[in-house]
Amino acid sequence: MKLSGLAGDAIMAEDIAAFLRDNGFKATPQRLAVYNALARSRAHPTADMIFSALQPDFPTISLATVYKTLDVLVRIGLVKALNTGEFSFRYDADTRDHAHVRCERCGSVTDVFSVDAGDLIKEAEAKSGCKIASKEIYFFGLCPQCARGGSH
Amino acid sequence: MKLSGLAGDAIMAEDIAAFLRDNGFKATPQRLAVYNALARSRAHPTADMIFSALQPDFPTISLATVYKTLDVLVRIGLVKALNTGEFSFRYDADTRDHAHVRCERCGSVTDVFSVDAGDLIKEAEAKSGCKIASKEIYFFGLCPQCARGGSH
DNA sequence: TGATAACAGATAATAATTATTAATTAGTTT
DNA sequence: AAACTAATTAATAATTATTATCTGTTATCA
Repeated sequence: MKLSGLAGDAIMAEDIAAFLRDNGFKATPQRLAVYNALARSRAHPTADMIFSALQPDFPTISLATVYKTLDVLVRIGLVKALNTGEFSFRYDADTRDHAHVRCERCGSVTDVFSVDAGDLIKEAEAKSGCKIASKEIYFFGLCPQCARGGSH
Repeated sequence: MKLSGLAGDAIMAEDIAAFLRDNGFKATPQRLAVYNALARSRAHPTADMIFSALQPDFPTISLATVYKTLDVLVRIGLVKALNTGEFSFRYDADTRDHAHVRCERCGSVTDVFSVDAGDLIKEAEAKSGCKIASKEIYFFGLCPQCARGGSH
Protein backbone atom coordinates (compact mmCIF):
# COMPACT_ATOMS: atom_id res chain seq x y z
CA MET A 1 0.00 0.00 0.00
CA LYS A 2 1.13 3.47 -0.82
CA LEU A 3 0.20 6.74 0.82
CA SER A 4 0.82 10.09 -0.71
CA GLY A 5 1.61 12.02 2.43
CA LEU A 6 0.13 15.06 0.79
CA ALA A 7 -2.06 17.19 3.00
CA GLY A 8 -3.73 18.57 -0.08
CA ASP A 9 -5.05 15.28 -1.32
CA ALA A 10 -6.50 14.20 1.98
CA ILE A 11 -5.56 10.81 3.36
CA MET A 12 -8.73 9.02 4.37
CA ALA A 13 -9.22 7.52 7.77
CA GLU A 14 -9.79 4.12 6.14
CA ASP A 15 -6.42 4.36 4.43
CA ILE A 16 -4.78 5.05 7.76
CA ALA A 17 -6.49 2.06 9.32
CA ALA A 18 -5.30 -0.20 6.52
CA PHE A 19 -1.82 1.24 6.68
CA LEU A 20 -1.59 0.59 10.40
CA ARG A 21 -2.72 -3.01 9.90
CA ASP A 22 -0.28 -3.49 7.02
CA ASN A 23 2.46 -2.52 9.42
CA GLY A 24 1.36 -4.95 12.10
CA PHE A 25 -0.45 -2.47 14.31
CA LYS A 26 -4.08 -2.50 15.31
CA ALA A 27 -6.28 0.26 13.96
CA THR A 28 -7.85 1.47 17.17
CA PRO A 29 -10.26 4.41 17.46
CA GLN A 30 -7.69 6.21 19.61
CA ARG A 31 -5.01 5.91 16.95
CA LEU A 32 -7.29 7.12 14.21
CA ALA A 33 -8.42 9.99 16.42
CA VAL A 34 -4.86 11.07 17.13
CA TYR A 35 -3.98 10.94 13.45
CA ASN A 36 -7.10 12.85 12.44
CA ALA A 37 -6.59 15.55 15.06
CA LEU A 38 -3.06 16.04 13.78
CA ALA A 39 -4.02 15.95 10.11
CA ARG A 40 -6.78 18.48 10.73
CA SER A 41 -4.41 20.94 12.40
CA ARG A 42 -1.95 23.30 10.81
CA ALA A 43 -0.45 24.27 14.16
CA HIS A 44 2.17 21.53 14.46
CA PRO A 45 0.80 20.60 17.87
CA THR A 46 2.61 18.93 20.74
CA ALA A 47 1.41 15.65 22.29
CA ASP A 48 -0.30 17.63 25.01
CA MET A 49 -2.06 19.93 22.54
CA ILE A 50 -3.40 16.88 20.68
CA PHE A 51 -4.50 15.38 23.99
CA SER A 52 -6.43 18.54 24.83
CA ALA A 53 -7.98 18.75 21.37
CA LEU A 54 -9.29 15.20 21.76
CA GLN A 55 -10.94 15.79 25.13
CA PRO A 56 -14.43 16.65 23.79
CA ASP A 57 -14.71 13.53 21.64
CA PHE A 58 -12.46 11.16 23.60
CA PRO A 59 -12.76 12.25 27.23
CA THR A 60 -11.17 9.04 28.50
CA ILE A 61 -8.11 8.95 26.27
CA SER A 62 -4.82 8.94 28.15
CA LEU A 63 -1.89 11.24 27.45
CA ALA A 64 0.34 8.17 27.43
CA THR A 65 -1.76 6.75 24.62
CA VAL A 66 -1.24 9.92 22.63
CA TYR A 67 2.51 9.63 23.11
CA LYS A 68 2.57 5.95 22.17
CA THR A 69 0.39 6.54 19.15
CA LEU A 70 2.60 9.36 17.91
CA ASP A 71 5.58 7.08 18.29
CA VAL A 72 3.87 4.43 16.16
CA LEU A 73 2.82 6.95 13.52
CA VAL A 74 6.36 8.32 13.29
CA ARG A 75 7.82 4.84 13.02
CA ILE A 76 5.60 3.82 10.13
CA GLY A 77 6.22 7.14 8.41
CA LEU A 78 2.77 8.70 8.63
CA VAL A 79 3.92 11.56 10.82
CA LYS A 80 7.07 13.57 11.33
CA ALA A 81 8.41 14.78 14.67
CA LEU A 82 9.72 18.33 14.80
CA ASN A 83 12.30 19.67 17.19
CA THR A 84 12.15 23.43 17.02
CA GLY A 85 14.25 24.00 20.11
CA GLU A 86 11.30 24.37 22.44
CA PHE A 87 10.27 22.65 25.61
CA SER A 88 8.79 19.69 23.75
CA PHE A 89 8.38 17.96 20.41
CA ARG A 90 5.85 19.03 17.83
CA TYR A 91 4.27 16.76 15.22
CA ASP A 92 3.30 17.17 11.58
CA ALA A 93 1.00 14.91 9.55
CA ASP A 94 2.27 16.48 6.35
CA THR A 95 5.22 14.27 5.46
CA ARG A 96 6.18 16.11 2.30
CA ASP A 97 9.67 17.57 2.40
CA HIS A 98 9.40 21.07 3.79
CA ALA A 99 10.99 23.44 6.26
CA HIS A 100 9.59 25.28 9.29
CA VAL A 101 9.82 28.74 10.77
CA ARG A 102 9.40 29.22 14.49
CA CYS A 103 8.21 32.68 15.46
CA GLU A 104 10.35 33.97 18.31
CA ARG A 105 7.61 36.32 19.42
CA CYS A 106 4.41 34.27 19.44
CA GLY A 107 5.86 30.76 19.28
CA SER A 108 3.91 29.65 16.23
CA VAL A 109 5.45 27.27 13.71
CA THR A 110 4.84 27.96 10.02
CA ASP A 111 5.42 25.70 7.03
CA VAL A 112 7.75 26.73 4.24
CA PHE A 113 7.44 24.74 1.05
CA SER A 114 9.72 24.61 -1.92
CA VAL A 115 12.75 26.13 -0.35
CA ASP A 116 15.10 24.88 -2.96
CA ALA A 117 17.92 23.44 -0.97
CA GLY A 118 19.44 22.09 -4.15
CA ASP A 119 21.27 18.94 -3.47
CA LEU A 120 22.22 19.72 0.07
CA ILE A 121 22.35 16.09 1.03
CA LYS A 122 24.79 15.14 -1.73
CA GLU A 123 26.94 18.11 -0.86
CA ALA A 124 26.89 17.34 2.84
CA GLU A 125 27.80 13.72 2.20
CA ALA A 126 30.78 14.79 0.11
CA LYS A 127 31.93 17.29 2.72
CA SER A 128 31.45 15.12 5.79
CA GLY A 129 31.95 11.51 4.75
CA CYS A 130 28.57 10.64 6.27
CA LYS A 131 25.80 8.63 4.62
CA ILE A 132 22.78 10.89 4.89
CA ALA A 133 19.18 9.71 4.74
CA SER A 134 17.19 12.84 5.53
CA LYS A 135 17.36 16.45 6.61
CA GLU A 136 15.42 19.04 8.55
CA ILE A 137 15.65 22.79 8.09
CA TYR A 138 14.48 25.17 10.82
CA PHE A 139 14.24 28.92 10.51
CA PHE A 140 13.85 31.34 13.41
CA GLY A 141 12.36 34.81 13.26
CA LEU A 142 8.90 36.35 13.07
CA CYS A 143 5.74 34.92 11.58
CA PRO A 144 3.81 37.07 9.06
CA GLN A 145 1.46 38.46 11.73
CA CYS A 146 4.21 39.34 14.20
CA ALA A 147 6.42 40.74 11.41
CA ARG A 148 3.60 43.15 10.51
CA GLY A 149 3.97 44.60 13.96
CA GLY A 150 2.22 42.67 16.44
CA SER A 151 -1.45 41.97 17.10
CA HIS A 152 0.56 39.02 18.35
CA MET B 1 35.54 43.62 21.83
CA LYS B 2 35.22 41.24 18.98
CA LEU B 3 35.54 37.49 19.01
CA SER B 4 36.07 35.44 15.93
CA GLY B 5 34.09 32.40 16.92
CA LEU B 6 36.46 30.32 14.91
CA ALA B 7 37.50 27.08 16.47
CA GLY B 8 40.59 27.09 14.33
CA ASP B 9 42.00 30.32 15.66
CA ALA B 10 41.54 29.40 19.29
CA ILE B 11 39.71 31.79 21.58
CA MET B 12 41.82 32.31 24.68
CA ALA B 13 40.45 31.88 28.15
CA GLU B 14 41.39 35.50 28.89
CA ASP B 15 39.33 36.68 25.95
CA ILE B 16 36.34 34.80 27.30
CA ALA B 17 36.78 36.36 30.72
CA ALA B 18 36.90 39.85 29.20
CA PHE B 19 33.94 39.10 26.98
CA LEU B 20 31.85 37.94 29.90
CA ARG B 21 32.72 41.13 31.83
CA ASP B 22 31.98 43.30 28.80
CA ASN B 23 28.51 41.80 28.80
CA GLY B 24 27.92 42.45 32.47
CA PHE B 25 28.64 38.95 33.72
CA LYS B 26 31.28 37.88 36.18
CA ALA B 27 34.13 35.77 34.90
CA THR B 28 34.05 32.96 37.42
CA PRO B 29 36.28 29.88 37.34
CA GLN B 30 33.19 27.72 36.83
CA ARG B 31 32.12 29.67 33.76
CA LEU B 32 35.56 29.54 32.22
CA ALA B 33 35.74 25.83 32.99
CA VAL B 34 32.41 25.14 31.29
CA TYR B 35 33.43 27.14 28.25
CA ASN B 36 36.81 25.44 28.04
CA ALA B 37 35.35 21.97 28.41
CA LEU B 38 32.99 22.74 25.56
CA ALA B 39 35.61 24.39 23.36
CA ARG B 40 37.95 21.47 23.89
CA SER B 41 35.34 18.93 22.78
CA ARG B 42 34.23 18.07 19.29
CA ALA B 43 31.41 15.87 20.55
CA HIS B 44 28.70 18.56 20.89
CA PRO B 45 28.10 17.52 24.49
CA THR B 46 24.94 17.90 26.56
CA ALA B 47 24.90 19.80 29.87
CA ASP B 48 25.22 16.51 31.69
CA MET B 49 28.19 15.40 29.59
CA ILE B 50 29.96 18.67 30.37
CA PHE B 51 29.12 18.25 34.05
CA SER B 52 30.71 14.79 34.01
CA ALA B 53 33.76 15.97 32.12
CA LEU B 54 34.36 18.65 34.77
CA GLN B 55 34.19 16.27 37.73
CA PRO B 56 37.94 15.57 37.97
CA ASP B 57 38.95 19.24 38.04
CA PHE B 58 35.81 20.75 39.60
CA PRO B 59 34.39 18.06 41.87
CA THR B 60 32.10 20.54 43.62
CA ILE B 61 30.51 22.15 40.57
CA SER B 62 26.75 21.83 40.40
CA LEU B 63 24.77 20.64 37.40
CA ALA B 64 22.57 23.71 37.84
CA THR B 65 25.66 25.88 37.47
CA VAL B 66 26.47 24.15 34.20
CA TYR B 67 22.95 24.82 32.92
CA LYS B 68 23.00 28.44 34.06
CA THR B 69 26.43 28.99 32.53
CA LEU B 70 25.40 27.51 29.20
CA ASP B 71 22.40 29.81 29.21
CA VAL B 72 24.66 32.83 29.74
CA LEU B 73 27.11 31.69 27.06
CA VAL B 74 24.29 31.20 24.55
CA ARG B 75 22.80 34.59 25.38
CA ILE B 76 26.04 36.47 24.78
CA GLY B 77 26.67 34.51 21.59
CA LEU B 78 29.70 32.50 22.63
CA VAL B 79 27.93 29.17 22.29
CA LYS B 80 25.14 27.72 20.19
CA ALA B 81 22.48 25.28 21.38
CA LEU B 82 21.65 22.38 19.06
CA ASN B 83 18.35 20.47 18.77
CA THR B 84 19.16 17.28 17.04
CA GLY B 85 15.85 15.67 17.89
CA GLU B 86 17.17 13.85 20.92
CA PHE B 87 16.22 13.75 24.56
CA SER B 88 18.20 16.87 25.41
CA PHE B 89 20.05 19.88 24.06
CA ARG B 90 23.59 19.73 22.83
CA TYR B 91 26.00 22.65 22.78
CA ASP B 92 28.66 23.87 20.37
CA ALA B 93 31.41 26.39 21.08
CA ASP B 94 32.00 26.80 17.36
CA THR B 95 29.63 29.61 16.45
CA ARG B 96 30.47 29.69 12.76
CA ASP B 97 27.52 28.93 10.50
CA HIS B 98 27.51 25.20 9.90
CA ALA B 99 25.21 22.19 9.80
CA HIS B 100 25.22 18.92 11.76
CA VAL B 101 24.70 15.26 11.03
CA ARG B 102 23.34 12.98 13.72
CA CYS B 103 24.30 9.36 13.31
CA GLU B 104 21.23 7.21 13.75
CA ARG B 105 23.34 4.22 14.68
CA CYS B 106 25.85 5.51 17.25
CA GLY B 107 24.27 8.82 18.16
CA SER B 108 27.30 10.96 17.38
CA VAL B 109 26.92 14.46 15.98
CA THR B 110 29.29 15.54 13.23
CA ASP B 111 29.95 19.04 11.86
CA VAL B 112 29.37 19.85 8.21
CA PHE B 113 30.86 23.08 6.96
CA SER B 114 30.14 24.98 3.78
CA VAL B 115 26.90 23.38 2.72
CA ASP B 116 25.38 26.78 2.24
CA ALA B 117 23.34 26.44 -0.92
CA GLY B 118 22.44 29.96 -1.92
CA ASP B 119 20.33 32.30 0.09
CA LEU B 120 17.91 29.97 1.78
CA ILE B 121 16.76 32.67 4.18
CA LYS B 122 15.80 35.16 1.45
CA GLU B 123 13.94 32.42 -0.38
CA ALA B 124 12.12 31.23 2.70
CA GLU B 125 11.09 34.80 3.54
CA ALA B 126 9.65 35.26 0.08
CA LYS B 127 7.78 31.96 0.21
CA SER B 128 6.43 32.27 3.74
CA GLY B 129 5.98 35.96 4.49
CA CYS B 130 8.04 35.53 7.64
CA LYS B 131 10.94 37.73 8.75
CA ILE B 132 13.75 35.28 9.32
CA ALA B 133 16.78 35.92 11.50
CA SER B 134 18.60 32.60 11.50
CA LYS B 135 18.46 28.99 10.44
CA GLU B 136 19.61 25.55 11.51
CA ILE B 137 20.15 22.55 9.25
CA TYR B 138 20.21 19.01 10.61
CA PHE B 139 21.01 15.87 8.67
CA PHE B 140 20.26 12.33 9.79
CA GLY B 141 22.03 9.20 8.68
CA LEU B 142 25.30 7.43 9.41
CA CYS B 143 28.59 8.92 10.54
CA PRO B 144 31.73 7.99 8.55
CA GLN B 145 32.64 5.17 10.95
CA CYS B 146 29.17 3.61 11.01
CA ALA B 147 28.78 4.08 7.25
CA ARG B 148 31.92 2.01 6.76
CA GLY B 149 30.11 -0.83 8.40
CA GLY B 150 30.26 -0.65 11.95
CA SER B 151 33.07 -0.81 14.53
CA HIS B 152 30.30 1.39 15.89
C1' DT C 1 40.59 46.81 51.25
C1' DG C 2 35.60 46.75 51.78
C1' DA C 3 31.01 46.98 49.88
C1' DT C 4 27.76 44.80 47.21
C1' DA C 5 25.45 42.71 43.61
C1' DA C 6 26.10 38.63 41.19
C1' DC C 7 27.07 33.96 41.69
C1' DA C 8 27.74 28.89 43.19
C1' DG C 9 26.05 24.95 45.20
C1' DA C 10 22.48 22.26 47.26
C1' DT C 11 18.21 20.87 46.68
C1' DA C 12 13.36 21.22 45.67
C1' DA C 13 10.15 21.86 41.99
C1' DT C 14 8.32 21.44 37.40
C1' DA C 15 7.49 19.60 32.93
C1' DA C 16 7.99 16.20 29.34
C1' DT C 17 8.21 11.61 28.46
C1' DT C 18 8.46 6.63 29.45
C1' DA C 19 7.47 2.35 32.08
C1' DT C 20 4.26 -0.65 34.55
C1' DT C 21 0.18 -3.16 35.15
C1' DA C 22 -4.45 -4.87 35.13
C1' DA C 23 -8.48 -4.69 32.33
C1' DT C 24 -10.25 -4.23 27.60
C1' DT C 25 -10.58 -4.91 22.62
C1' DA C 26 -9.23 -5.65 17.56
C1' DG C 27 -8.51 -9.08 14.56
C1' DT C 28 -8.42 -13.82 13.78
C1' DT C 29 -9.98 -18.58 14.29
C1' DT C 30 -13.07 -21.56 14.76
C1' DA D 1 -21.42 -15.41 15.28
C1' DA D 2 -18.76 -16.84 19.78
C1' DA D 3 -14.27 -17.62 21.50
C1' DC D 4 -9.40 -16.81 21.62
C1' DT D 5 -5.19 -14.21 22.02
C1' DA D 6 -1.94 -10.86 21.63
C1' DA D 7 -2.00 -6.05 21.29
C1' DT D 8 -3.72 -2.03 23.32
C1' DT D 9 -5.78 1.17 26.61
C1' DA D 10 -6.10 3.97 30.79
C1' DA D 11 -4.40 5.00 35.10
C1' DT D 12 -0.64 5.97 37.47
C1' DA D 13 4.06 5.64 39.01
C1' DA D 14 8.69 6.52 37.63
C1' DT D 15 12.27 8.79 35.16
C1' DT D 16 14.73 12.39 32.97
C1' DA D 17 15.79 17.08 31.62
C1' DT D 18 15.60 21.53 33.08
C1' DT D 19 14.47 25.48 36.06
C1' DA D 20 13.57 27.87 40.51
C1' DT D 21 14.70 28.88 45.29
C1' DC D 22 17.55 30.06 48.87
C1' DT D 23 21.73 30.78 51.60
C1' DG D 24 26.48 31.36 52.00
C1' DT D 25 30.43 32.94 48.98
C1' DT D 26 33.15 35.66 45.65
C1' DA D 27 34.39 38.70 41.67
C1' DT D 28 34.54 43.27 40.71
C1' DC D 29 34.97 48.04 41.42
C1' DA D 30 35.19 52.28 44.07
